Amino acid sequence: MSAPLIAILDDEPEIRQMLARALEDAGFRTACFGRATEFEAALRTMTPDVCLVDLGLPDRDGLSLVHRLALENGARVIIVSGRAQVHDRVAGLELGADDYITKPFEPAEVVARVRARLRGGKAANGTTNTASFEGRTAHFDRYVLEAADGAEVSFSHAESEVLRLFLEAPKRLITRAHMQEALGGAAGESFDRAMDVRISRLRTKLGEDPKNPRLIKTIYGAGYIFLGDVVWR
Amino acid sequence: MSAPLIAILDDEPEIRQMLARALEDAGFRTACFGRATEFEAALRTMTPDVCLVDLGLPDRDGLSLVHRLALENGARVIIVSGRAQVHDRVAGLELGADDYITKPFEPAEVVARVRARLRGGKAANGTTNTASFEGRTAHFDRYVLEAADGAEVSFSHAESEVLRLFLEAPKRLITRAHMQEALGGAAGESFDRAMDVRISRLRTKLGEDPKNPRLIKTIYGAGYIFLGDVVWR
DNA sequence: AGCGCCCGTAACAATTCGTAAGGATTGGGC
DNA sequence: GCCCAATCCTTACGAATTGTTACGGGCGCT
Repeated sequence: MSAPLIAILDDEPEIRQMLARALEDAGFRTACFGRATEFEAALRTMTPDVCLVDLGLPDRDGLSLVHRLALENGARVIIVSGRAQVHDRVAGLELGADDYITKPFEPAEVVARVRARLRGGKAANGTTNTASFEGRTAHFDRYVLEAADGAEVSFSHAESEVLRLFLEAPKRLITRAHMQEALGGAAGESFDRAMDVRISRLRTKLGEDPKNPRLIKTIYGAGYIFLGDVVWR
Repeated sequence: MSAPLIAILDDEPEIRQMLARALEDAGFRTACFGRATEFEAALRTMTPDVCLVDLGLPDRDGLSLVHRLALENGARVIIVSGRAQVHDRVAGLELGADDYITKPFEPAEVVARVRARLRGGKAANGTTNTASFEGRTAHFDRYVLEAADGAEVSFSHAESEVLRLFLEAPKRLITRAHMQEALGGAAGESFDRAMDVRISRLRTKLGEDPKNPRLIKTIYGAGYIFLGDVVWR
């Protein structure tokens, strides 16, 4: 499991550099962008864990980008903006941002807030290895999936990896690139078919209707998304 | 499903009252405490979804309380403090707080930040991802369009991008250039035909009459405009 | 009316995804 | 070492989604 990836989107190079420096010193990987279009293009092959976005972008309205990010991509979004009015902050947060930092800022605080968002995202505590969703319960320690009626189906290690990836980020888009990275596969050429097979097998074990899957939805050209409320215990 | 419960812990009665008032106006339930001991006693019989805690408490060190809350209880913790130094904020966040608000604050921003924490929380569902218009309802999480009579039609990712663009800016002109930019296409020459096709397919799924579209109207030489009242939920 | 230009959409092509079938790899038991 | 079972990858082909082309019709202007 590699270090969390933090995306930085700001049109001022000095700010990008300052943020990247601080975050990398804290042990994160970073990816910097100066324009919204570059950033959106990169999102096709990359899934950052947290996005730091400036609202004053030259080529796109920052707020609508935030809305799209929070809604569709589902990454944690922190707005870093010069607009310091209360109504600016409220608007940004209501649109789906997870935090709002006003310029000027201290790099140390940004790092702390990024950490706080990462905490909230995943199944925080170290020893939670049981997750319930839609009447089912997955026991990752025993590799067993318990159905609503109590019937138990065992799943393999490869299936467990995929399922855990989904359950740790429910209702968020997971790109194929992110999957490959998380599941340790070097970007092989025909490796992407293997991914499909894993998803397919997992779907049948979850009892999905192949024609109309309700839990694991595929987004053509982008990746997958797991719907359904998840509770870790 | 009842309203989320917000616990307020502050030794100043005016602040407690201001926060409780704002949060209740926003539809939350609140529970107020002036001392840490009272609060800890109440935690035996109640599980708040978000805790707002002041650091300057008379009878206990606020930071250690925050640490315990974040670790054991698993609740979301927002520190509301008069200590505004960067190192105070960093320390609070590192100890497990999910947010840090400095006094003086605006009640509206507190409410927005509470909402953001509920969003990011355990199984809490995400932001607004459902929009209703003219008897229809679009569920962007499930990629399903629900007609007035309850019939469901699924729409694809490309269609969802276009539809969302319209629903986010109803009754306003959307130029083709803006669309291309928002949908990530480099301005190819024949790319604009692809856009037409997307619109066309979306129109048929919306049940539009091709001769006389009522929802997605095309402005000759300029772009498109979405008529119809939209409500996001 | 006549002439460009813009738009709608049917038909086709390219890309991406789902999954059944077979083979490679691993690990355990004898 | 040998066999068997389980797991997982690879291959192959069909299905779904999306971009592209081609052509017809509508709009505005003279």
